[in-house]
Amino acid sequence: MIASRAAIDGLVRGRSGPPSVCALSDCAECQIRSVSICSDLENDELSAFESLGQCCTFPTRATLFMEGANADVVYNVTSGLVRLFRILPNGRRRVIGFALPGDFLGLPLSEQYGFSADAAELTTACRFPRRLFTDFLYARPHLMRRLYESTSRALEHSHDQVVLVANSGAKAKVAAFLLQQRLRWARVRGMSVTVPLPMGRQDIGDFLGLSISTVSRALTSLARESLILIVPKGVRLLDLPRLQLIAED
Amino acid sequence: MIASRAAIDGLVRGRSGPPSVCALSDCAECQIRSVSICSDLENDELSAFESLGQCCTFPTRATLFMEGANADVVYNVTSGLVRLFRILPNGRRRVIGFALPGDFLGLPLSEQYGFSADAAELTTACRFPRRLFTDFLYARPHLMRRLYESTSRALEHSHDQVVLVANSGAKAKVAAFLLQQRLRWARVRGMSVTVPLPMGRQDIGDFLGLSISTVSRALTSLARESLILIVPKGVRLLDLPRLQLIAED
DNA sequence: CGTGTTCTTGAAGCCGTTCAATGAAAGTGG
DNA sequence: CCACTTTCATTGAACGGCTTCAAGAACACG
Repeated sequence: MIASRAAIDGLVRGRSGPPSVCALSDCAECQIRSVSICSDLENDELSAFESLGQCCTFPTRATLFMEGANADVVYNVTSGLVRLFRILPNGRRRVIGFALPGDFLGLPLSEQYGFSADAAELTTACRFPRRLFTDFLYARPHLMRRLYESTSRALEHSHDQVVLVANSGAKAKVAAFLLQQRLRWARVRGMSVTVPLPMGRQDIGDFLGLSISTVSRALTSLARESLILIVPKGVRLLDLPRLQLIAED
Repeated sequence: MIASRAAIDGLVRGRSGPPSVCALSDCAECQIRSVSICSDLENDELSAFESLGQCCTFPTRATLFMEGANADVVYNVTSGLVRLFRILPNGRRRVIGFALPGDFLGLPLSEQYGFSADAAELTTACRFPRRLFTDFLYARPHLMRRLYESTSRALEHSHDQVVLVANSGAKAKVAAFLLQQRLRWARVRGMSVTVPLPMGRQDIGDFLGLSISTVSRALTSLARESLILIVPKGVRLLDLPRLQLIAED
């Protein structure tokens, strides 16, 4: 089975768009990035690339790969949500990030995965043997450069995450998280004030370095001030400017 | 004026070493990395590279570049310590990382610097016009790959930083910081239990997301338990295993 | 409809911050 | 070289925010 049409559509997203669109398509936290790289692909290259992939579906809580395991496949998420996390020596879990449809997963060249990944809900992804994938890239300098630029941008976003998580209050963290999610989902479902939150509160807490109760309290607090409206599996952002202010505090 | 001998020595560090040594030479936090890339350079390439550089010295608190400014030069730190930071909308300062001798600075391809950099003490660095530098790299696929791998590794380290800063206690953060600094300085001054801390307490606090007083308290607490010994401009690590345990908590 | 899971909300306690004062060290000018 | 100034580090006490523990409410699933 080769890569689904959906996967390929995801890959070539931005092909006709300006570079700035490609920049937006990088994942905020990790080695995840939608490979806008593919916008540089020639048609014959694209079909060669296409033939490398294979589709998979993962039910909720199914693991895509485990931290420390041999990194022999990379994934392109096509639907659902993937949770990226590490288990600390003290047993706690830290969520590194979330992979949305269009995001790439497992690119790092290290031979082992640096974190674990599992499905937060029913998820489909396109799987590539890592070896073939990286060889394909390394053989094409223009793609290498794109990959480097993409990684570099992911690194900048990781800095943002450090800044956010380090020393701001719970409300600021949650507000920033919501605004961040809004931008990320915009690429998938278009820009909207309704932000999907398929992950649980615990996941958000582990991502922001907050306890589940603090996340819940921050959300209800924002809701009480009519800045957001909590809906099933998501929130509606009612006052973006004020949310931005709170997030920057 | 061309690149000093010291700068070139810094660049070729690891040339004779195994790949694992190169891996160690990546900066933990940022787009900083000692360009172990150069170990792949042929001699003629190396001299061509050498001629691109120019030496500079910066007194304490002198700024190398400001966040948002046009990123038209990259630096290779040859001595001293460079502080990398961002000023948040609320006026606070967040230290993104520290650049040690051998670290590279400003590689990102974005046209503007993503953070500011200034000298934490008397610092010398080797300056390259960014355009020439990146063109030089982009023209050499094997260097591109090294650069990508290096950036990818920096990203993983950034994840570590997120994990550290997010939800561990003050003592754990400080202990982890000390152990981290020890490894980084090992490349410069050799492995030792005496760790230089040329930066101020405030810098450490802004880096770890702690107040200056908490940093001070954590250090004195560790000292009281005979895990470290505080010396001028540094600490001596007396009990590495137990420090490791504390850092992991 | 019942059971298990997730989310919310409350109260107590802890840890880090803030504010403030003291002490130490480094830089400056006579 | 010393006295003065300035900066930095340490320490104390009070406050506040987040966590923990725990119970109840909402929700999803069979």
